Parts: sequence; structure tokens; C-alpha cells
Amino acid sequence: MARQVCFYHRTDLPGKARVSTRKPYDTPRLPLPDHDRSGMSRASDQAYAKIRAYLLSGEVRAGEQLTEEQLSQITGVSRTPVREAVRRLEDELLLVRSDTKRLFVADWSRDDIEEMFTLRQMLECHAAERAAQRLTREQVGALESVNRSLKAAIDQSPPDVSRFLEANRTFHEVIIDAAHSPRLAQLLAKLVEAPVVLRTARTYSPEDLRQSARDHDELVAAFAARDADWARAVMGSHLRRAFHTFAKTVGPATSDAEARER
Amino acid sequence: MARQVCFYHRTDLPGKARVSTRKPYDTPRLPLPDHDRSGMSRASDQAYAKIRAYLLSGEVRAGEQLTEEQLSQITGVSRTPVREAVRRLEDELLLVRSDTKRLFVADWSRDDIEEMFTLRQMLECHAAERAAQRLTREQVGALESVNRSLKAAIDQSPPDVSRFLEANRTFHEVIIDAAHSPRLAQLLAKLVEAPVVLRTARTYSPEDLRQSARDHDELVAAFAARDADWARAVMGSHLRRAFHTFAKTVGPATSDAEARER
DNA sequence: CGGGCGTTATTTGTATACAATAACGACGCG
DNA sequence: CGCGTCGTTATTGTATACAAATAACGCCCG
Repeated sequence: MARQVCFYHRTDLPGKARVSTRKPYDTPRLPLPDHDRSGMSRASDQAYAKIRAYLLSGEVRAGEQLTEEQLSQITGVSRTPVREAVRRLEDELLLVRSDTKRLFVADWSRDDIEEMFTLRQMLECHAAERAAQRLTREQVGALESVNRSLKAAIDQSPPDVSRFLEANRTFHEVIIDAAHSPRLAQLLAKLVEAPVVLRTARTYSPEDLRQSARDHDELVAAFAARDADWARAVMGSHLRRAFHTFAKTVGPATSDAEARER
Repeated sequence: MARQVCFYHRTDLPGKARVSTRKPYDTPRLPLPDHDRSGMSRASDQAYAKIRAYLLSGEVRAGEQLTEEQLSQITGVSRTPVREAVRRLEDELLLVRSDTKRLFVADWSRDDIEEMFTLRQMLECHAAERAAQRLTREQVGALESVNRSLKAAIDQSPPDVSRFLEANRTFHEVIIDAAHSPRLAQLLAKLVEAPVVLRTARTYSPEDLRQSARDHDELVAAFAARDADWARAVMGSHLRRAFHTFAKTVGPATSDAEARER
């Protein structure tokens, strides 16, 4: 049980030499994204949250230029933590830099969105497959419970969309966690974050919501049966349909040849 | 053909109001990783390159703690660009932060490596499939040419490993480019970078190298035939074998249950 | 009227000083 | 002797000033 730790040795090139033979701080093998980090205290985290909220608020249009100075004033912190936050948002593809390092609000085309959904599907199907082989009874129970909450949100009138989205997010997170593939989780985090921008304009039809709930129920059934193939298949159709309901609100498809000219 | 640009409007909350109706700088839709960026001029880029070289040099051991101050002295720039560089290296999983933000050299377990190869295989098979449908005649020619260089590197005695690695890298890059999926490229970049750390200790058997070349030849054949399934299959076995030859030099596999206790 | 060129102003990049946080070590108490 | 507590030191985080890069503007010339 005693996790093997990796005793460290400070080479201390220019500073004072010092060797420690005791267990230091903590020695993560591979630390993985601070997924559940509660550390929202630091200025850069606040800046991140505020800028993100600003982008999702619709006050700012896709393609618009932003400056670090502006963001610094919006967030109330100096440019240093703003730059940190901006880097994270670039990583999530909500912000974008031109080749001369000017900052813009990302503008997602329909093809960009499809690409994103395709990748997400590929990775999340894999996650579902692995999860089916690894989920504990407790985790399956958690999924059921989350899904009850999701259905409750739908059954309200009007449906509580943000509660739905929250439950949906949690549902998928549990699966990804259960896949026990930290880097998979890391890659997915990047993909899942991005399209949230677009949800501002989204309207959710009750039927879409109910179909989602049915998909989740079937996923739970697949997990309970420990049927990896089933889980993968359901996850695949779940996400692919999600793309199409999403795409209906955007534009028609572009051919690859046209897209290449952009 | 005139790409539609998104004229921007500076809201300029606190500053001077100003509206421009002319095309500004440049308006990237989604800019995508500065893959080919020649911009290695800035201090943060130099810091990145130097730190990376330092990590690969073997002067520093996995699990060892580093401080921004040390890296600042090694690179000769101040902590600000060092922090920037460190963020990039964290992203590539060469560095790692503890939950209290201390910085460590990443320590990859065999399972970490397998996980990484699995993800890479999934994504790169997809890339090969797409590339088979999209590669131009010129690109196929480029692959052939690169592969000639790769074989030349092998046929030297002793084989020129770094030239081999360079050609190999280029070969895979051309395929990923041809897949026309910028976010796929971005995800793969993250995965491909990491294991390079481990190659310091790697010895490449001539037979492994030759098999790689044969795989590449078969890939080219699949591309020339525009056979997406073939390309995907060859890429899959190519990468899976790469993992096993890689793994032979590391340790035996760990069971998932054991791994969970770490 | 339009297009190139130098100047100005805006924006990003870097250095440095300082603040906040976390680890270490010593001390004191049970 | 173990273990919590507190002061010290090490390390990361933030603010600010300044430097470098680059886009905007006005000017001149064709």
C-alpha cells in the first residue's frame, strides 16, 4: 500500500548544495490535470473564470480582438495572471492568437465543430469501453443517481437546462474517471470545454433532452452488464446525435475542398 | 475566394473609444498550433529549447525537483519567460507540478507509456485513414522521398539514428498534415513529444529500424492506392509494434489493480 | 486617387521587486 | 520518544516598469 516514492536529490547547481533522504513534499508520478482542484483562490484562476464568463456572456463577438490590458481591467488583476489565464483559454481554443501574437476571440466554423465532435467521439467511445471493464458498483450507482437528477431537470417545466447540463457533465466525467486513463481525460478536457461557447445560442428541444436521458440509461445498462462493446456503441451514437442536433442550429456542411481554401 | 473576414470592433471599455471598419491585422478563424513557426527568437522560446535539452540530456533524473530560479539561471533569462516555457513543458508532460505547485521532472511508468501509445495509435490511425482520402500526389511523393532518406540512414554503418528519427518524425508529420484536422494535429503533438525523454536510454536494433522502414513503405502503398482501411491497419500495427519494442527496454506490465494503488 | 515610407501609438514580451504560500527544522510539551 | 507548533527559509505568485515588436496613421510622391 505504501506507495513507492521517488526520493529526490537537489543538484543545486548554483545555490546551496542539499541532499534530502526523507520523503519530500509529495512525489507525483504523473500528476495529471488538477481536475478537481478547489484552488480557485489565486489571481490567475479568478482571471480565468472571469474571462471565461465574459466570453460566454455574449458581450463579445467571435473574431473580436482583445488586449491583455482590457482583460486586466475586466478581471481586476495585473497582466501577469491574465497572461496565465489567457494561455489556458488558448489551450481550450476559446481564445486564439494571430501569428503576430494578437489575441482574438475564437470563431468556430461548422467544420471546426464537427471535427471536434469526431475527435471527442473517438476518445469518449474508448473511455466508455474501458469504463465498462472498470466501473465499481458504487460508480454505477453514482451514474444512476446523476441520471435521476438529469431526468428531474428535464421533467420540470420549463426544463432546468443548466441543471441538465451540469448533470450531463458529471455523468460523462464519472465515465472518464473510471476509464483510468489520465491522459485520455486530459485530452478530452480540452475538447469538451470548447463548444460551451456556442451553447449560448442553443435552444434545447424537450425531445433532444429526453433522448439524451434515454442514452444515459442505456449506457448505465451496458455498464451494469459490463458489456464494453455495447457501451462503446451507445456512446458513439449518443455523441454523434449530439453533433447533429448541435449542427442543425449552425450552418450546412462545407465540403472539404471549400474548407481547404479558408 | 476572398475569405470572409470578421471586421472587428474595439469596445474599449475604459480606454479611448475607437471603431475600425478596415480589415485589421489578420483574422484567423482558428489558428492552430504554430507548428511550423520559425519564431524561436523570443526568450521564452529559447528557455523552452534549453530546458527541454536539459531534460533530455540526462543530467537530471526523473522525479527530481526543479525550481524556476534554477531554470532561470540555466537558461539565462528571467523567471517570467521561464514560467512560460515551463507551462509548455508541463503541457507536453515532460514536467509536472505537485499539488502545491512545486515542479518536478516527470517520471513515466510503463503503464503511462502504454497509455500514451494507445491514445497515439487511436488518433494516428484516424489520421492515416483521413490522409489516405486526401493526400495529394505531391505529398505521396514527399513521403516516398522522406522514406528514402530514412532507409539511407539505416543503411549506414553504424546507422544514423538521429537522421532516422528526424525522417520518421517528418513522415508522420506529413500524414497528420494531410489529414486536415488541425485539432487532431494539436492533440497528437502533445502525445508525440513526451516519450522522447525516454529515448536517451533506447538502443535501436537494426531489425527494428528495417521493420519501421517496411511499414512506411506499406503505408505509402496504401496511400497510393487510396485505401483508407489499409492505411489505418498498417498504421495500427506500426505503432503497436513500436510500443512493444519500446516496452522491452522498460519493465514488465503492471496489472490495473496494482497500478491503481500507486 | 492610390500606394509606399517613416513616425507614432498600441500591444505584447521581459526583468525585477515584492507578496503569499509552503516546506524545513527546532523547540517544547505530553 | 513522538508529535504538534512556530519561526525561518525556500519557492511560487503577482504587480509594475520598461523594452521590443508591430499595427495604425499621416505624409509624400507618382
